[in-house]
Amino acid sequence: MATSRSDPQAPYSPKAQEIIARTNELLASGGYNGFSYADIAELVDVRKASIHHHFPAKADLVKATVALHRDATRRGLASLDAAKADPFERLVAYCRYWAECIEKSSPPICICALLAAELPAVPAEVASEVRGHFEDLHAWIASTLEQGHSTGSLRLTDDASADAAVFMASIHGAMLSARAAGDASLFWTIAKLSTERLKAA
Amino acid sequence: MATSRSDPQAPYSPKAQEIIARTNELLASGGYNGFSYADIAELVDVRKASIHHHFPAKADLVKATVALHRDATRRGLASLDAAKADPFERLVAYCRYWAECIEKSSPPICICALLAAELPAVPAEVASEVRGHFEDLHAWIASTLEQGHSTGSLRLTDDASADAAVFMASIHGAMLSARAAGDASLFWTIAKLSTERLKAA
DNA sequence: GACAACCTACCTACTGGTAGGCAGACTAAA
DNA sequence: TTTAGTCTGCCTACCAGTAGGTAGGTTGTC
Repeated sequence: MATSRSDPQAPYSPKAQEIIARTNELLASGGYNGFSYADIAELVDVRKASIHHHFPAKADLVKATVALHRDATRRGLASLDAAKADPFERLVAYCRYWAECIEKSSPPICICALLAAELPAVPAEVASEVRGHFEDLHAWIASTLEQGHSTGSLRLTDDASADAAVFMASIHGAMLSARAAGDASLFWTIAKLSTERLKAA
Repeated sequence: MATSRSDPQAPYSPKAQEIIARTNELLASGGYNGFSYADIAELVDVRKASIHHHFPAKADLVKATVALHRDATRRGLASLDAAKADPFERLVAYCRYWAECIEKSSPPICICALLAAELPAVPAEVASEVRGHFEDLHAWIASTLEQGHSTGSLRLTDDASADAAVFMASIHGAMLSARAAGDASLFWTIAKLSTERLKAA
């Protein structure tokens, strides 16, 4: 069994998955309007019309790509919850995961952060998926902070929701700074410090 | 004298300034590839070719727009330094300035934050201007933190540079979160908390 | 023979950009 | 004071290329 029943990639054929993988890369590079079907066609070595066969419209393709990214994130966070007992360590692991991604440039930035920046120019169906990712992530961080607060490993400055919003903003901003500086290590510098501030004194 | 000698907008004719103003709006909405000369032409009520008369290529126009934004920021920060003696108050004023901008949607986001997100897809001349803005801002925040630290109004967790990077990331991330949530007040929630954390205990 | 995957060929609309011209304001020389 | 030259701002008309998307046909596999 190559793909489990709960695998969200299951409904996609191998070629469709390849298309989505490339879309992820192109999306991370220049956002929604930064690539075309022709670009993808060249990368996956089929004609433009074949991309349309898998994903009728660009909005469909990007929505699917973002939805998969969102799902992967949810699953990743869940498995992180299962793997680490300490909420503080979960946050560190989350940051470390992104630090490695950025270091390897795969992906060099969260596509949802990028799409959030250009949200008014993005099709509604994509935008709602992006908003969903932000809500998912905020909810996870807030719940992690609450758990850490109750077990004593994390401290809260304000309520968990506000502290979670600050932490999430630091992470997304760190991605922008790292990209602007052309220095992947800057992400970790910022993320590490942001996380340490949440550690109980 | 309508424009002073040091006014960076001086070299631009009224129409060119109008074009830049509209470019700012369009840029803030959807990034570099989110608008066209035709869009601007309609907004400023001239033909496309006339935009090319003022700014031969799109990269020229966007570079000029970002350079002006960068200059305005530098001047704004300098006048803020002059107006407020307390470094902590300077940071608060900076956040409040952006909170008001976002609340009024003018601009709803820092165009440099947006362009940083899609940096690989942006022409080199624009990218270097964006990088410059990040450097300017980081330098100002770091210097403000240092001053606040020496006068005792601000505390440092790490060195001023790292703390400045965290603060800057929070601000940029807050812009993304506010846009994603469609809630301008979220920016202030995050920015306020980020600033308070820097206050000396 | 149904269906998925892919193709060629094509479409319309729009992209950034150019060529060349024209009206009006400014300047300089006759 | 006329007049020629020049500059700015804007125009129409056009270009090649690309955008997203469609119609209809071929191939290969269950």
